[in-house]
Amino acid sequence: MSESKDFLRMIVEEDLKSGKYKEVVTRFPPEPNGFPHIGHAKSIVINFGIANDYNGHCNLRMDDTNPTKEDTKYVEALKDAVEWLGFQWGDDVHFTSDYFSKIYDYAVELIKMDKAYVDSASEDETRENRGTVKQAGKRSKYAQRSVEENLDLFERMKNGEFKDGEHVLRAKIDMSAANMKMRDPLLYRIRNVHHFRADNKWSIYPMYDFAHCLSDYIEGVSHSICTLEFENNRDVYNWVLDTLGLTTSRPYQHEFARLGINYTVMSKRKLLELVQGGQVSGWDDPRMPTIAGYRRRGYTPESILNFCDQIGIAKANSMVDVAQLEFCIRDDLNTKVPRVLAVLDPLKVTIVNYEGNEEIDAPYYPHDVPKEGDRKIPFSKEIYIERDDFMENPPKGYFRLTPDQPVKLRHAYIITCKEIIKDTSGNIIEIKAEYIPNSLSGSDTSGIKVKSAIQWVSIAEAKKVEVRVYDRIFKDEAPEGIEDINPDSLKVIKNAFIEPAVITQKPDERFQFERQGYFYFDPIDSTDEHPVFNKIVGLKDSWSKKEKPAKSEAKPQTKKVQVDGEVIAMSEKQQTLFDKYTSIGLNTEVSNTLARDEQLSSFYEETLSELNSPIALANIVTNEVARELKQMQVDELKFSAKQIAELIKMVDDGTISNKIAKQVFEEMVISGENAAQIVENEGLVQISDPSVISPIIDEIIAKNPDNVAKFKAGNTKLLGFFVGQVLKTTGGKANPVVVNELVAKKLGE
RNA sequence: UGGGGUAUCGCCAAGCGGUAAGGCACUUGCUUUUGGUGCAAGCAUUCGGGGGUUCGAAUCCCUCUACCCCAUCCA
Repeated sequence: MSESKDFLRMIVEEDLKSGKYKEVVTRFPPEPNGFPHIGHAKSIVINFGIANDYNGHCNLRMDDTNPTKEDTKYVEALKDAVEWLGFQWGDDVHFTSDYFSKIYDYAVELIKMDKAYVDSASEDETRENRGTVKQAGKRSKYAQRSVEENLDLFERMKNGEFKDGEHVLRAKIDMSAANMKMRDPLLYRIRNVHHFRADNKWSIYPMYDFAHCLSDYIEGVSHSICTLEFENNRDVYNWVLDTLGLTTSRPYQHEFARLGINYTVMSKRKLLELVQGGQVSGWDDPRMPTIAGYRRRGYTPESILNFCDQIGIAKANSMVDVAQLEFCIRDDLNTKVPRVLAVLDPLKVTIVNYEGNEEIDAPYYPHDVPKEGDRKIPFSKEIYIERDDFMENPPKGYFRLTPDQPVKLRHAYIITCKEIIKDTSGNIIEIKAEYIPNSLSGSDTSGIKVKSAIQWVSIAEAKKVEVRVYDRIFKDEAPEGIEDINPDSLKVIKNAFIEPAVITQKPDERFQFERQGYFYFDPIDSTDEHPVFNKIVGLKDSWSKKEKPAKSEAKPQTKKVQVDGEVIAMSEKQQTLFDKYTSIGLNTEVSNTLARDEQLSSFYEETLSELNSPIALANIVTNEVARELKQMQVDELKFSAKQIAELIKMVDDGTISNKIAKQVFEEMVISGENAAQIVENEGLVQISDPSVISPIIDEIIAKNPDNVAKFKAGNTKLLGFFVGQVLKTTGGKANPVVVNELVAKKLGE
């Protein structure tokens, strides 16, 4: 449990606390028209996670309102994903199609209320009439149809009497709404097609905006959580529910930012393109960001869950670094998985002074992983090592085998290079080496210090395996489409070698091939004769980083200069006000704010007639009153100009501090009580007497020796900390000016 | 006649008027027979810019800027 809660959980907690809902009910509502990706995982974790955290429940609902795109195979993929991630959806999977009858009835109700009509305009006409973002739309002429006619037409639509596109059902809202979604949104369209669950029962299908809110309502959902792009749809969501009077314990929609990860794409359309274009082997290709893909790649559910936890939930569009995901899988596998030796790019080494063979005991887990298990590794005269692990002319800092540098064979002996065999074109094809007999791991008495240990396999006993090494599927950090595809995202190694225990003992499905990375026994293409391993992720590699440092990203130190845009000029009337305000001593900023806002200026004038304190009044009006006026009209305010004047008077005569004035104001906003009354009720009179404040300061100083030391060491910011503490213990009543002085004095001693 | 959102370190992200959390990445040491792991330390005098209010502002007010979403009979 992290100490800070995300904004959704804060909303849920408030709603539970206020008694808005007895139980929190969420839902994960995908459309079954594609395989779920890691973005869905985020949504799953949010919805099921919140339900779990607050003892509620979460439904799995297939939003199957568009029969032309949906299919059972996707339903199965979705169920698999949720299950694999470890969540339970209760008795049944829900389907929006289960509610088609109820949704139909609600539509009939809307028609009866004259809040919906059958529109028979063509698709083009409808689009044209919708207007643009800057221009109001025009309502269709069919909107005038009588309730009876609408009822009749709608029923006949349902009965399949019309062809696709002949009519639609529309909500009657507002064709000139600023929110385009509210311009008489479509509720139903005709689709004379087969639905994968409802068969041919329906000729009309509800649109998202109509079906979703009602499905949520029918299921008793309390918090309908979706992604940011539905923000505009929220108005329709609320309109439908409110208009139908479905207001008791109804759901509310909340939006969060969808997940983006760099070097991949997350839209179903683009993913489908990759599948259909043959760029990948399928939805479960290990390079795909689908759940099926990660699963096939070898990712664990725990790692995905952990990733979702780490990235948090917020409303800012963001792009998470894939390194964060890679960290999660490494972190998970590190403590779980056996280590074995495998050679991907073999270089033959003949140990000239070794004869016969032996079996070496080796633990599966390193000293820092508290797991038991070991195996025997065959050792003999002829072995393979990784081609990278030998260099004839090594760079500085190279720790592995060279003509002059011995190396340890992991779990086995130290060897030294005696001779390099090359083919006619100069490629190294074999190393002749000698081993140090008394250097066996665990009983090494050779006294030779090596800089590293490398993996190896004995040629005679090693199993040949296929290894598939994956790189990011796109070369661009924010890929647009197939043109950004990384042509080298898949490397198939047919002739990799692995120690035999992996195949015969099968100690796990996932392994760490020492020094190389984590690998997964591919569950689909592997057979006993032909094992296939997928590389899940490499180990962190600080050597190759050092060797070829990523091009130094010279920090663009340029402080971004921002040009200010033009400010709209004031009208004559505003200008007159502005001049007046500056002349009575207000600064230009305050004068400007006041002059440009009619509500504010008239409110200000009113306070001014009550009290001659132009600056203080202007300040509270432009700052605090303005905030309230953002949310309501003047006549909705609970407090009057006169009350504000009274409040400021108390500040002016020193009864209360500015800080307290704000507190009193908050109270006034809610209760509408007079300032004097609030001050009296809560005993908010300011304390300015140093003899009262002093001991409090002493106490706080005594309690925070660390911060005192830091302050004395030069961290003057801490003055604010001490002042804050004093104000806190006095309930805000201490005169901050006095406190500041005293604290500074005492700390200066 | 436009509307709705969002901006805090290279990438995520807490923070809700009183000391700028945490994770990833990065950089140093130390440990290590995986150049892994672990441990320790270092990484934002400043919160998109500019003003204002306040003893005190990432937090309140004004203003500007940038980015995202909306004109599917998709969801």
